[in-house]
Amino acid sequence: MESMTDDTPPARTHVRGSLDRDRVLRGAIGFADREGIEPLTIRRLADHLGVKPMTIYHYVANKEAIIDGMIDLVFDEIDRPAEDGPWRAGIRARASSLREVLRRHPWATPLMESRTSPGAATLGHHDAVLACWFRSGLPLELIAHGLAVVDAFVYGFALQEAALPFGDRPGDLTGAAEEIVVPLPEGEHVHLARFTQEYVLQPGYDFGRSFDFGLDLILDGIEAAAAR
Amino acid sequence: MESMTDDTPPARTHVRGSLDRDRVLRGAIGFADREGIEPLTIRRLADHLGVKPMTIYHYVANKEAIIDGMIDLVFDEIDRPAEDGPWRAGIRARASSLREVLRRHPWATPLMESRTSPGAATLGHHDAVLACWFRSGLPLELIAHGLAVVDAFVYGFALQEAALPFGDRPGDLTGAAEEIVVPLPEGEHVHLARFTQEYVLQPGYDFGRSFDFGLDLILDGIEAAAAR
DNA sequence: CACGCTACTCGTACTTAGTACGATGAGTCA
DNA sequence: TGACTCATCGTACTAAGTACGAGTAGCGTG
Repeated sequence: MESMTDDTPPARTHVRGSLDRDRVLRGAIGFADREGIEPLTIRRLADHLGVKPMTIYHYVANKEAIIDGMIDLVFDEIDRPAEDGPWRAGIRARASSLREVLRRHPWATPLMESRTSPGAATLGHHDAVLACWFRSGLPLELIAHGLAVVDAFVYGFALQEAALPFGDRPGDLTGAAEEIVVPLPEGEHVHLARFTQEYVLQPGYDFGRSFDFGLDLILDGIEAAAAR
Repeated sequence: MESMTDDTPPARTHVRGSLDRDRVLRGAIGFADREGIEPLTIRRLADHLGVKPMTIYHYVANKEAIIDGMIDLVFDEIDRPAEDGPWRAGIRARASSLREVLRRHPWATPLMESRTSPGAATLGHHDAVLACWFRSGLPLELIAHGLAVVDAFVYGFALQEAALPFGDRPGDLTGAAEEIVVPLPEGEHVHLARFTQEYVLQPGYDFGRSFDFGLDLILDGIEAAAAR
């Protein structure tokens, strides 16, 4: 029932036109989202795309170019600040969007700012963010600080969120946290144990709540510094 | 003058006792500091240590264990908050120390919080930090937020610092920044170009100045939240 | 309709990396 | 001195990135 046209070559997949650069990059992102970026190899990506490894090289120069392209697509997912409206709302919304995007693509966080040769979406994004900061009318030095501090906070928060032992849903980490804390030597790490027991393992715990707290704290601080 | 004892085997290095687990890990850290963590391979590390690849496996189970050990040594470099004195000073000093350590070991930043099976220094460090937070007497929820926000900021800042195109010394990035900004399409990325010209490329520019600004801003915010 | 061109696709193979397995040989202690 | 131990390493297997060039499908042209 399946060995009719199957004579000489193993299995003429060869579905011409099933691939292009965009499908390669989105396939790679989808793979990395599910498996992580270390397991992302050309060979596995090829399987994932239903194609042989070398076919991929028709669309990208090498693996580095794939990573570059993936990061540029991730930047494209981030909502840019509106071109009008109050600056604080724009910066805030963009920061929240960045955090959500990094939650969807945890592998991306350490790479976002470390790529040389940024893509068009990356540059466009940064330009739009800077435009919003400029609209604030804050002194240039304060803008630079605000930019650095907000981005540092969001990236660092994403880094920590990516390290949480559960996938996404809060409340499910009871097992994971216990696995780490329980085998600790008796009497050592008292504070670690206490914090885990009294806070992390409480019902309704959600690490993510600290995000809004921190973001508003920082924006408040910048406005306060401007008023001074 | 050098082929006296050099007869049958190529070059009996074989200096027994020249190696132990600590030397492997410190050698790996030194290598990663200079070359980055991607170029760190067992073979290159072996060369760096004057030994053959498989010798390393006498001291560590595999490459993952090397990374684990490296990260634990990095945690050990961070000054822990003193066991007495005001909590804010303790948290502040530890945050600054963490940033300095991450500047020495830029490759470590994305790995610090993402290792399963943390080592003794890692656990001890976190315990000491928590002890300092507990001493503040702040409500538990505020402690959790403060912990998350300060660490997010420091890690995120380190991530950005690691991405700066120059090694360490500020002021030297004129060339690098221009290489990125100059080839931009004319008229696009206006704000990016403006920010680079009017701020980044100014003499005396130092990205690191935003660190103290942000850290104090966050600590101020936490104290303000506590007073409320 | 046949032919040849072009754009994809892939087979093969080379290099580098992690590491399993077992041999070798240097000290050491009886 | 001889046997034992254990640090060191040779060899080799698997996996990954990718260079090189061959095969082929489908299209446009005569």
